[in-house]
Amino acid sequence: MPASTKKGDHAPALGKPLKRGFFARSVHEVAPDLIGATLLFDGVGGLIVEVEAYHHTDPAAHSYNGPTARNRVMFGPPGYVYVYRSYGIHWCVNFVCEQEGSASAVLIRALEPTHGLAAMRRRRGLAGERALCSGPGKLTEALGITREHNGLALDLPPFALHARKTTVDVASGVRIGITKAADLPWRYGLKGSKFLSKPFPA
DNA sequence: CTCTTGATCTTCT
DNA sequence: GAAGATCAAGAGC
Repeated sequence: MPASTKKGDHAPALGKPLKRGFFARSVHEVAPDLIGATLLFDGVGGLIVEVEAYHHTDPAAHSYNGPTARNRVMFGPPGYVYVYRSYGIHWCVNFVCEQEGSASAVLIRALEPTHGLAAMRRRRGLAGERALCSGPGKLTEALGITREHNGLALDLPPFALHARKTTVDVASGVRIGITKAADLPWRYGLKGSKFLSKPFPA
């Protein structure tokens, strides 16, 4: 650590970069493995603390009824970003998994902010950090991710992913905000984190 | 604390 | 024309 490190400049050291190949396996393996990894966009981001898995055989997935203009990135190769508009207001970001044609992806639902807190607060208009990234629409606003970034690679700028450096305790439960296949336990999160969009039931 | 509601717009039927 | 992988604010307790 340089002696010149300023107060407030306490972002944790990053693990090794994750390449696109990380995503070339079952979405149900990738999703829990992403918990504790660090997502950065233009250097702003944090620890992934909550995700959900979606697969084309899952009625809740956008890809369930086949390719469309909106979901075409999901049908492409793994390691790319699928961004969609939610409720006409928010953006939500997904990481494509498995292989071309699988149309599976992990929805990123919450981050623990670690990098670029000032930029996040500015974009979100908030002082506290608890609510900066504790939901899929909140974190895209905090990081500045929009439709323009649909289809970009996850291991090339402005995106960067870094492996977790410690083991983590992963909780799972039913997914949030869906009406189809609402009983499937494909939501994963960092157990006990205060940055979740919603706690996992005990 | 929980519950309800409005905002706002793209996508697909 | 309806539904939707959400959020924030307001009412009520």
